[in-house]
Amino acid sequence: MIIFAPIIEILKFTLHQTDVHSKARAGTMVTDHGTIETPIFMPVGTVASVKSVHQRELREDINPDIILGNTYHLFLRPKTDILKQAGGLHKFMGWDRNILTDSGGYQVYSLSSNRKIKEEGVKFKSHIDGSTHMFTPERVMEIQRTIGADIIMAFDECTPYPCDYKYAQRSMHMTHRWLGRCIAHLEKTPFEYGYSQTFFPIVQGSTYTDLRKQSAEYIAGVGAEGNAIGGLSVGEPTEEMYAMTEVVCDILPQDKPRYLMGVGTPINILENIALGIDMFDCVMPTRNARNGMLFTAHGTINIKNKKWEDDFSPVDEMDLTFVDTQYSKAYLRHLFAANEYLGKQIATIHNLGFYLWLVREARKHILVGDFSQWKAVMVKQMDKRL
RNA sequence: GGGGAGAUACUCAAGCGGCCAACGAGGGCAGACUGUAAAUCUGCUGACUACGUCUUCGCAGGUUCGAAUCCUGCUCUCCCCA
Repeated sequence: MIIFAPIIEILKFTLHQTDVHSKARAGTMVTDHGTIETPIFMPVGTVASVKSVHQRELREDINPDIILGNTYHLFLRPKTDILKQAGGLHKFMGWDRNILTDSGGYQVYSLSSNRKIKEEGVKFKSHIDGSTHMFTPERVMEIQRTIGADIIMAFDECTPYPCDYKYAQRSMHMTHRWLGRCIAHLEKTPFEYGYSQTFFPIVQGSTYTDLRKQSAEYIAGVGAEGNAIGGLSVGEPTEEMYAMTEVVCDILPQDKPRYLMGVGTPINILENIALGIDMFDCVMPTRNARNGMLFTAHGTINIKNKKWEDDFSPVDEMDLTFVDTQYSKAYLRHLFAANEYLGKQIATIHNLGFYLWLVREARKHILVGDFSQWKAVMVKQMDKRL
C-alpha cells in the first residue's frame, strides 16, 4: 500500500454541514487558485475551451470555481511544449481560477478502437494524425505537471458497460497498480509553475458491489486529499449508478471531497449529492446545448421542436444568466434552424448557468437544512420534457 | 421566323422498358447525446381503412404482358441564329 507523502497534501477541504435526511454535504476546498464551494459542477473544457463560451461569460455569468481540461487531448494538441512555453494551461487559456485535468482514462474507454491496453500503459493511435503514443501512469503524471492543473487525476482504465466480472476485476487491480506508479512518480516530479497540484485517485469496479467496495477501500487507504469515482455513467441504468456511488461513499473518507466523474443529468447530480458526492463534471450541458437541448428547473426543452416556433417567452423565466431574458424561445429556435453560431452559444451559456445554479441552490439548502425536501420537489419537476 | 435542349416528389437532382413510391443532396419533422474523435449522430419525410392498398414522374393519347423510361400531338421553360 502506498501512502501519500505530505508534499501532495495541499488542498484544504472543510466540511460545513451534512444534511440530516441524506448524506448531502456542503463544504469548501481551497487551492492556490482560489476556493471551490461544494457541491460543485465543473464545466468541461477538454481542449482548453469550454466549447462556445468566452472566458468572460464563463467567469462573470456562469461563474464556476473550477473547470476541466483533458490530458490526452491537450497532449496531442496544442502539445505539452506549447503549454510549457505559455506558462501552463491557466495562462494559455486565460483562466485564473481552478482547473482539473482528467488523465486520459476516459479516452481508454471512449477511444477504445484506437488503443491497446497493457500492464505498462495504454498505446493510443492519435485520432488526429494516426501517430502512436504510449500513455504510462508515469508519463501521464509528467504531462499533467506540465499542463499545470490544480487537481490532477490518476491514470485509470474506465471500463465499459456491460463489463464481465473477470474483466472488471482484473482491470480494477491494474488501475490500483497504476495508482501506485502514479504516486511514486509524482513524488519525484516537481510542480512546474510555482503553485501546487493535488492528486485524486479513482475508484473502479464496474457495477459489482464487491469490487466497488474493494476498490474504495484500496483508494481510501492511499490517503489522498480527494477521491474520485470513475467507470460510471457509461450506459448503465441509473439505479446501478446510484447503488455504486452509495457503496463507495460509505467507504471513502468523510473529510475529503468526493468526485463522481462524468455525471450527469441534473437529476443524477441531485441524487448523487444526496449520496455524498461533492464534485461533478459532465459534457451534457455543453454538448446537448449545441444539439438544441436546454435544461431548466421544470424539465428539458428541445428548442428545435416546431412547438417553439412562435413562443416569444424568454428562454428561461428564471433569468439565471443574461441570455435567459435577453432572447426568446422563438428566436433561439430560429437560430438553431438557421444553424447560427449564436444559438449554440446562447444554449450553452443557459445550460451551464442552470447547472451552476442547481449546485449552488443545493448547497444553500444543505446549509439551511431542507435539502431533502427541496431535492424531492426538484427531481419531480425536472423529470419532464417541455 | 429557324435550330437545339429540357419539363421527375417542398427544392435541387439521379433514373432512360420490369429489381421504382422512384438514388443522392438540401429542406422539413422527430429522436439520441453522461471524466467530449460530437456545431455530432440516427430515424421518418406521396396518400391511406397502413407488414397491404391506392394515386404519382408537364398535359393528352398510343405501343407493350408491363412505361418516369419508347412513339405521336399539345403546353410551357431555357439556349443559339436571324
